[in-house]
Amino acid sequence: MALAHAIMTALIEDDLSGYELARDFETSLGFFWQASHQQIYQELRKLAERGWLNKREVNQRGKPNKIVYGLTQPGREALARWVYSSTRSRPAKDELLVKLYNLDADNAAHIAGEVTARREEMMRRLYLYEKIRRRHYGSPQTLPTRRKGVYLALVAGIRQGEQFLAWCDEALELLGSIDA
Amino acid sequence: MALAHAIMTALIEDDLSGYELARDFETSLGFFWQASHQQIYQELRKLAERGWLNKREVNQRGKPNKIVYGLTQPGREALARWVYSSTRSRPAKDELLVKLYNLDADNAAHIAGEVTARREEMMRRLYLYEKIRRRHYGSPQTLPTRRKGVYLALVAGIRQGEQFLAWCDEALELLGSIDA
DNA sequence: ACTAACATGTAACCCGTTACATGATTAT
DNA sequence: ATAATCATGTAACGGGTTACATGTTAGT
Repeated sequence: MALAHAIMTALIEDDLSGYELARDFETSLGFFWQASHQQIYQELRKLAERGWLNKREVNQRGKPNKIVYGLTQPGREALARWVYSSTRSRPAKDELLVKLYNLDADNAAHIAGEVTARREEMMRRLYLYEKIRRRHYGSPQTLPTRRKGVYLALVAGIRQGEQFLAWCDEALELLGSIDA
Repeated sequence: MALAHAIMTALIEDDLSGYELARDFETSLGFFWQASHQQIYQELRKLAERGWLNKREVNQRGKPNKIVYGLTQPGREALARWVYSSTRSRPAKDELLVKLYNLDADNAAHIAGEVTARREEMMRRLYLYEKIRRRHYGSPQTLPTRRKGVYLALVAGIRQGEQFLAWCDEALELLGSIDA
C-alpha cells in the first residue's frame, strides 16, 4: 500500500499528471521511494476508482493533453490515517554487500571497481541534496511544519550519503591491499 | 536473481538445510539480504533443478530428517561469474521518510514515536554487530581474503547504524520543538 | 531526417509476502 | 497438556520490473 500513499503525498500541495509524478519520483520524494511510470499509471487508476483522487484532462498548446490528478477529501483523510499506522522497517537489500561475502584475490579488483562506481554515483547525489538544502532549507527552525519533515528526510539522505562515502574509502583501502 | 546468489553465498563454506538457511537469513548474511523460509524452499528447489545445488537427506536422532544442500561445481562457477556482473544500486525505500513529508502539528508526536522505536531497534542491531566484530573481526588486516569482505559488509552495517542513531537524535530534537 | 522531451498506457513475468498446512520432538 | 523448536512445504495475492506499444511537438 505504500506506493499509493507516496503518490498521494506527492499530491499534497500540487495537482500533477502521471508524467509529472513519474518525473518527480526520479528526484525529491523519489529519493526515498522510487516508482516507474508503469507503476504510477496503474496506481493512479486504482486511486481514482477508489475515490481518493479526482482527475481532469488539461489541454496544452504545443504539447499533448495531460490528465491531472488531485487529492479528494477522502484521499486526504486516508493519507492522514496512514501516517498514524505503524511501519516496520525492512532493512535495505544490497547485492554489493552480498558480493563482498564472495571476495577473493581474483575478484577484488572488480569489486573495488563497483565500489568506486557507487562512490561516484553517491557523490553526484550528495551534490544534488546539498544544492537543495542550501536553496530551500537554510534555516530549518523557521520552516513551516510540513517543510521541517521534508528537511529531516533530506538530512537523512545527506547523512547516509556522507557515511557511505566514508565507508567506500575504507573499503577501497582494504580492497587495494589484496594481492591479485 | 539475487536471492539465488545470496543462498549460494551462504553455502560457500558449509552445506545447509532450508531450515538452517532460513535461520541464517535472520542474521549474518540476512543483515544485507533477507528472505523468508517460503522463498528459500522454492529457490532451493529451482537451484537443485538447475544443477547448481545438490541435495541429500540427513537422518537425525531426536529431530525430523533434514534435506541438506551443497554447492556443485557448476554452482560455484555461476556464483563466481555473478560477482563479476554489474549491479545497479536501487536506493532503499523507506516509508518513514515518506511519512515525514506529511508532518504536521497533529502527527508530530506519533512520528517521533516511530523514530524512537526505530532508534531502539537499531541500537539492538548495533549491539549485535559490535559483538560479532569484537569476536571475529578484531584485526581485519590479518583475516583471510574472503573474511575481509565479510568484515567490510559488517562495517558498512555498523557505520550505517551509527549514522542512523545520530539522525534519529537530530530528528527527535526538531520534532520535539513542534507544538501540538 | 532525427532526437529528445512530452504523454499515456498494456502484458508478461518474476519476486516477495501472507496465509495455510502438516508433523515430530523436547522441555515445562 | 501445551508451547517451543525443528523441519518442509503449497497457494493466493500483490508489488515491481521489463518489454511492448503508440502518438505529438520542438529543436537541431
